[in-house]
Amino acid sequence: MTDRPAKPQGLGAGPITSQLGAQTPNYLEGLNPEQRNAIESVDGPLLVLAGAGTGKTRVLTTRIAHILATRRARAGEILSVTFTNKAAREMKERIGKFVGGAIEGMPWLGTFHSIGARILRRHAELVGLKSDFTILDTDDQIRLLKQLLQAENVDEKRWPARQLAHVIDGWKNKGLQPSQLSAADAGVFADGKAVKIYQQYQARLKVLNAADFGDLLLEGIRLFKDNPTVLAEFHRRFKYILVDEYQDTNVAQYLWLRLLAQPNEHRETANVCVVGDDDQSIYGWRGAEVDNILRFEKDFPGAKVIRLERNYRSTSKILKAASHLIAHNEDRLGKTLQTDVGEEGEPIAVTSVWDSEEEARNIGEDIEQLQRQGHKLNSMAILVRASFQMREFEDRFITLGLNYRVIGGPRFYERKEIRDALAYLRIVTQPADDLAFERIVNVPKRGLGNATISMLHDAARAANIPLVQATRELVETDELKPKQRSTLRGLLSQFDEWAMRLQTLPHSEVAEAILDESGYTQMWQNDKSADAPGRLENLKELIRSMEEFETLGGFLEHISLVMDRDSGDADDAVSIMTLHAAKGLEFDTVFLPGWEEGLFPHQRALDESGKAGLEEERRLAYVGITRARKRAKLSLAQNRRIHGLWQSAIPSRFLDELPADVVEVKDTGSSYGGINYGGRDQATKFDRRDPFESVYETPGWQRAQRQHQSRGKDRGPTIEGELVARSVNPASSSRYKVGDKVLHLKFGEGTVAAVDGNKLSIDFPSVGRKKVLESFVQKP
DNA sequence: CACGTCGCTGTTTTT
DNA sequence: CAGCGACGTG
Repeated sequence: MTDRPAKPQGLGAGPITSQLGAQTPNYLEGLNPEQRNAIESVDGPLLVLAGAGTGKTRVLTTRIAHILATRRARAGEILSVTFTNKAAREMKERIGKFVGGAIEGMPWLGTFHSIGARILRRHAELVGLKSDFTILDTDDQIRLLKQLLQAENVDEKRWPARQLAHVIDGWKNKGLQPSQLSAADAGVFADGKAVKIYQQYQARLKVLNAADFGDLLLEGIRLFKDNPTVLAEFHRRFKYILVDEYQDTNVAQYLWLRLLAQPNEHRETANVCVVGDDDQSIYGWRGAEVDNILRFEKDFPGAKVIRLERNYRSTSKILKAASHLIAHNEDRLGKTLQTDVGEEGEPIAVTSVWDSEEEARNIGEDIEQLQRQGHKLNSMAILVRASFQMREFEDRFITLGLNYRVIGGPRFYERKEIRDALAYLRIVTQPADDLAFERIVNVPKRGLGNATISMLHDAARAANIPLVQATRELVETDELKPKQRSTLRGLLSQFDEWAMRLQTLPHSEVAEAILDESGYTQMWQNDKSADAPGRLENLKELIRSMEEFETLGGFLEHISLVMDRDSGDADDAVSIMTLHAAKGLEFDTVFLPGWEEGLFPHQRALDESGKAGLEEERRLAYVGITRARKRAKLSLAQNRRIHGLWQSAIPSRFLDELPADVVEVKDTGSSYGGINYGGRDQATKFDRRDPFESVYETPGWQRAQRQHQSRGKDRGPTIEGELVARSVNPASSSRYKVGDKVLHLKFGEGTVAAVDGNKLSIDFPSVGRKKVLESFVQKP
């Protein structure tokens, strides 16, 4: 976020070329020796272990500036990957300051996914896609899987599509194609059909000319492996590679990176610099492997390791609390952060309140008091474990009239009306996008119900062609009822009409026309519910934001990959966000509510990942505390409403793990027995009870048990072989010829009168001559 | 075919 | 307390 108050940057804004003299260029001034070392060690593999607040981003950006200033490479020859769009944006901004915006930015600075997509688009045909492929989001992904599960007759109650999506994501995160999965990997889901469906899913994506998030990397890996010349092209291009937040990379990202970074004909050593902090690895649930960072020196022989341990952010009390807490983790490289702030600061406040409502009230009061003392709302943040906690704060702040900003909350592009509108745009630009078609074919209502849609589906599946194409064929026949047939025909001609206009007219204008002419706008105008006006407003906003993009494709790419909106940071407002979203940010005052067992550490993390899960939760806590420059205020509610009913909670074990001498306990009076901060003999306290004793009753455990039991039972066949787009059958000869007797489900028995590709004209005794699709008849 | 109602279930974190 | 799917009615 851009609301971080300016850090002392000490970076001259002057042109870099003028700094190329004999002395130290001034962008290197004010750096400590380790930082400087990290920046100037340009050649060969380098691992920078950067603790919280040690100037990691500064090192990365200065390093890039240094490479540019010394003319080792041009902007387009540096590959620089980050984990989030936020981080990418910030780096771009900061580099812009060095070079004064003289160059047109860094074309290869971005998230793994956006760069992955970029590479893939250049060579899409080599992995069975077209360069304008659609990027599917989770929602599309689940809908597609749902269809495949239905086709396989899998009980959806027992094996929900979202769970399968999770399993497949897991495979993709590990860099595994369906063909690489062995029998042992398969047995878990749906009696062993998971791998088979994964395989079908991939094939289906190719037909739809679509890729999901995982594919952006996975298909990239395949591309590089199967096409050495393509890989060589990128070897030639990328002279330097930098990776931010290396501790968060998963196996697929690691493989992708290693292919690009490996020594090659242009380079004897890998010029790769990775920056990370094992204590801030918080994406294990998404497949991140801390191992990647621990293993770096083995992967890249001769790697240099530099540790940044001087913290420029927090007071010594905050740092002490955080360090003490994280020391309870066993699996870590271990670092000793030293404060450079030179200020003891305020103690960590821990407040126990009666319920979450009181918690919101309290924090609201604290904020108002700080505000009265002259602190900016921009300098404060509330960091929650789970997003449902946000609502209570929002409610409270609305009644108080306190300005707030939710970061990463319910996202603009995930709203129904926005997704519908996007589906219209997708189907016009990309006719193979079945998911978009399904989404809008009967929105607004056009009288196309289940019966019609499933007929379209049947035809599409039988011929293995996209829905729109199947529809085109079907409307030429008599399969459909006249009303539906003419509706569909009208819709198709609208698609064509819109596509035509896109050739010549500005896309935002066409988009507006599409929404009007499809009746979509009208639909919401007729809607009398309270949120309809808001939705119309959002649609306008969507059209407005399109104007910033040169092409519709560019716009669609932006929204599928950069799902965050730039929240207006102009106003002074308190930020509310999850702990995950807070990584990389810093604030003077940080409120950390909800430190209760079950919520933080989250029960599910414990259930599903045991000790590793607990340690990851602890790292989250560490991330949370280290966001604070001056004040960290933790709180816990003794009662919290979890889906409707009140439950009493016990204080988080993490509170016990804070050092007593920097903690100040405040109790609002309604405590039951208080919290015990020993802070001494941590080892015994930590081991005093088995943290997982209750594990056997939890749903997560039981689920795991079930999965174990089903493992190894009968599994579906594993289909080997690579996925290739099946060519869309061009004029394949019919199985029928004139004079054949056939059976049609609706019209009964008849005689083939004419054959036209896969369309048949058939004489039925009952209804006369009808045109039907071949896939709708069978031999009697 | 559209719409309403009922009952069930599942609830973390995100590119 | 959601949000979704299943079901029955206009």
